[in-house]
Amino acid sequence: MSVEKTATAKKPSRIQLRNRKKILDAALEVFSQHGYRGATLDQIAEHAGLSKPNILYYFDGKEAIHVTLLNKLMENWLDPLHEMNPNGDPLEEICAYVRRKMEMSREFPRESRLFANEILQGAPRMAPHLETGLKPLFDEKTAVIQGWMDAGKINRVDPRHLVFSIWATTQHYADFEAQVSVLTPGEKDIIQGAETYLDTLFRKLLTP
Amino acid sequence: MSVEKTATAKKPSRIQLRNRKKILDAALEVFSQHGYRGATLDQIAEHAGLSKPNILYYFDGKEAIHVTLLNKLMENWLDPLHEMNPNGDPLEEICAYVRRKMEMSREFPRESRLFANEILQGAPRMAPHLETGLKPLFDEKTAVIQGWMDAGKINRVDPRHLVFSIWATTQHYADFEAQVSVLTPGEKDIIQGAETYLDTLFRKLLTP
DNA sequence: CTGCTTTTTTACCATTTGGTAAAGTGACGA
DNA sequence: TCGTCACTTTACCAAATGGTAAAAAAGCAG
Repeated sequence: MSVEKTATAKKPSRIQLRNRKKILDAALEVFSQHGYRGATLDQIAEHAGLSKPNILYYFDGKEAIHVTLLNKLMENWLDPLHEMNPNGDPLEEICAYVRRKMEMSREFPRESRLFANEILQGAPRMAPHLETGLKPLFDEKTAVIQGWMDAGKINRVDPRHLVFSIWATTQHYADFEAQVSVLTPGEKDIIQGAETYLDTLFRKLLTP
Repeated sequence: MSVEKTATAKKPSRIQLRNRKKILDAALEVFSQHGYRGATLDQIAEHAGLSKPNILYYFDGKEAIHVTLLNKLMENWLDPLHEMNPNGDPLEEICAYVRRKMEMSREFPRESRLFANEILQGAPRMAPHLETGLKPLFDEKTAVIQGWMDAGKINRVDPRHLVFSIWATTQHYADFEAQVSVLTPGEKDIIQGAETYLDTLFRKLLTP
């Protein structure tokens, strides 16, 4: 039995905390680059600087590592949307949300790619999370946006497609980084330009 | 030696054409769903209705199949951008491009996911194609768009980010279909709504 | 130091997977 | 009808991979 299960009873030691963190960071690196099936425990072990059996001492298996990563990811992933304030100024709230999502792309590209990989393959290990975590928040926030439109605060468009387009445009710079870097060689901070562009894009869309 | 190499000398038979097509179609299905490393020859063989050794009779190996798919994909993928006419009406040309890309997402979602998978993993088998195929076309068309802006025909934004946002928003509906379908359950033709939304989005951006 | 627990290593194993050799089957022209 | 070439199957193999058992080493409380 791995440490994981006993950890519910006893509090994890310093060594456990350190090694579990090393493993998860290594796993994030490898999973985000090769996808679930493309990643191997040996790769993760090497990145973590631990032996393969040692990794299996801390986690119950490959899938358990992956699931743990996805669970931790979900929280951070939903945060920016959560912060959208129904009582704030509609246009500024939406533009601020775009900015926060853009920052996630810059700061956490590996997390973005891990998520993209999972969704691309049909979300086999994440479907429950989408239903119970993402869906309610999505419904809530699209309703808020719809309310803003009904009140005439912003231009009327389908709020769902608005959110989709925000996700698509912001995550693109992390998920398709390989393509972006080929097409904009030598560009120091392409993200900065993207932020400016996207601000213009959504501002013009939502201003009547 | 596989049929592939001798095929340069002799013209392929009817059986060869039929089986190679069956294999490529099966491979597209499997690769687009599991990524390169996640796909197995056995899966491809089963989908194709052929035995594994028989598949290796037609292709030199797993990688050869993948490369063949990517090569064929590149042509179709660049077509819609190619069709953008420098002498047409700027706004209509761009909106028509968006519509064509959207149609690709609806008609060829597997191809879109195959491409997305490859880029997500750093384009290991496609970097040359990006440089020699995509990059020149991208430079050419962004220059055309820049020209339109300089002539005052459309609003001034960074043409590169404009193109990125068109790609991101249109391919999102194919690549993230698993997520989209969870968030818009029972929606018959979400693509139709997306087309309307995106038309508004880019029209408002580019109209001064 | 000592005994006990936690952590790490060594040596394996069963399955999967990409790939091959060679025998067998079928089609088709001379 | 026969021989040749194109195609298909059967029976394999070596490497990679997820995982395990058990011994060895390292911490640590008393």
